[in-house]
Amino acid sequence: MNSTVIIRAPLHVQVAERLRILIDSGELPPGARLNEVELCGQLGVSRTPLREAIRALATEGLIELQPNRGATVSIVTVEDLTEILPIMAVLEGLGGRLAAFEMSDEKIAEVRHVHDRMLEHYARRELAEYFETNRLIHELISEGSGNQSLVDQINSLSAKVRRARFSTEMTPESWAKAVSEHEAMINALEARDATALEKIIMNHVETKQSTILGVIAPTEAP
Amino acid sequence: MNSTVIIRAPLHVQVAERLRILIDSGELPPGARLNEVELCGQLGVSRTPLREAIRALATEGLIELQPNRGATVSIVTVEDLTEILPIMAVLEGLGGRLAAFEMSDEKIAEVRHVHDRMLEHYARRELAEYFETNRLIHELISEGSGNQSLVDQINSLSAKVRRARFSTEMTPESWAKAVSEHEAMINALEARDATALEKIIMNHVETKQSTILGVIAPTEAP
DNA sequence: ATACCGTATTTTGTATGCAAAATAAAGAAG
DNA sequence: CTTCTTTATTTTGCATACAAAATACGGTAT
Repeated sequence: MNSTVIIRAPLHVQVAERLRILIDSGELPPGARLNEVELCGQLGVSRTPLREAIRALATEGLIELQPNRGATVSIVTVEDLTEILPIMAVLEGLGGRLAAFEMSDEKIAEVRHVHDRMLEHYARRELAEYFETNRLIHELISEGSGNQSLVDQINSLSAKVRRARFSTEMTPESWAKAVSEHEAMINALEARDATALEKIIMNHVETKQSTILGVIAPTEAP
Repeated sequence: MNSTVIIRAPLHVQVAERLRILIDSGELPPGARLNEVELCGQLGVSRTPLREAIRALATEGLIELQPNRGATVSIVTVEDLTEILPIMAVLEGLGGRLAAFEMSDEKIAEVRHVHDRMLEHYARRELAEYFETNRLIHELISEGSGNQSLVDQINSLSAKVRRARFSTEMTPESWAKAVSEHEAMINALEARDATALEKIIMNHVETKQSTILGVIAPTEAP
C-alpha cells in the first residue's frame, strides 16, 4: 500500500524543462537554431515529445517558430525590454500592495533577514550574491501577495529580462540607489503601508529600467 | 515572379485556432474532456498536430493536462477571477496611462465615436451591442499604448474572464455606474491626463470585479 | 566570374503503429 | 448485496516512417 504516488512527468514536460535550462544558461544562446534531430540525439528522445516541448516554449515566448523553417531561441531586444519593464513595474507594484496586507509577520521578518544579508553582500561588493538575495526578496514579496497568477506572470517576464543579461552593467551610483530603494521597500512592508510599498516598488523597477536602457542608449554619444 | 508569398499556417496552428474558437464559443464547455481520436475525426487531422495544439493551449492556460489522463477544458473559478481581475486592473491602467501619451488625436476621436455608439446602445438597452462596443473601447485604448506585450497579456487574461460568463448578470445600477466611468475615461483620454485615466480605468475594473463577484457571493444570504 | 536553373540533401510537417497506463467491465469471494 | 480481483477495452504517450518544403550544391550559360 503505497501512500505516495510516484508521478513521473511526461517526457515532453521533462524536455521542456531541460530546454528551459539550456536556454537560461546560455548554452542555447539567443538566435540559435534548434535542429530537431540534433537535439533528439542530444536529449535522447524522439522528435514527438521534443516538438511538443518546443511548441510549449514557443507559446511562452522563449522560442520563436517559423513555418517550415524550424525554431530559434527568441532574442530579447531593447524594444522588448522597453515594453516589458513597465509591465513588470505595475505587476510587482501590485504584488507589493497585496503583500502589505497578506504577508504574515514571520514572512516579513524573513524578508528583512534576507535584506540584511543582501546589505552585507553589497558592503563586500559580492555581486553574484547580491543579485541572488535581491532576486529572492522580490520573489518573497510577490509570493507574499498570495496571488499565484500574478507570481506566474512576474516570473515569466522576469525570465525574459534576465535573459537579456544587462544586470551586470551597474554603476556604483545606480547600485547605491537600488540598495536605498530596497531599504525603503522593507520599511514600507514592515509598516504595512500598501500604497507606499506599491509606489516604491514601481519606482524601483523604473530605476532598473533606466539603468538597463541607460547602458544601451549612451553608446551613440562619443 | 510572386511578390506576395502565400504562407499557409501549419496544421497545428490551425487546429489550435479552431480549438480556441470551440472553447470560447462554449461548444467545448469548461471541464469537458478532450478525447484525442474523437477530436481527430471531428477536425479531420491526425493526432500529432492535434496534440501539439493541445500542448500550446495548455501552456496558455485554456486547457489543463493530466499525465496519462488527457486534457480537459480548464475551469475558470471565482478564485481565478479574484486573482486575475486585480491584474487586469493594473495592466489596463498602465495601458491607459501610456495611451494618454501615445495615441494620436485621430485615434482618440475614434474612441469617442465608439463611445457615443455605446451610449446609444445603452440608452436602447441593447446588451450585446453594448458589450461589444464596450470591449472595443478597452481594446482601442490598450492598443493605443503602443505596447504589444501589454496588449497580448491583457487579451489573454480577458479571454479567461470572458469565459467565466458573469457579464450578463448586470444590475441597472452597476450598468449605469459602468457607463459613467466610461464617460470619465474618455474625458481623461481627450484631456491626455495620464494619471487620471490610469486611476479611472483601475477603478473601473475594480467595479467590474465587485459586480462579478457580488453576483456570486450573495447566494449564501437568503 | 557571376547569375541562374535544376537536382540532391537536409529538415520540418504529418500520419501511423506500437507500448504503457488508465478506465471499464465482469466475475468471484465475503 | 457489496467489495475486491482479474481481465478486457479504451486512451494516452512515444517512436518511427513517409511526404513536403526549404536549403545546399553543382553545373551551365552569359
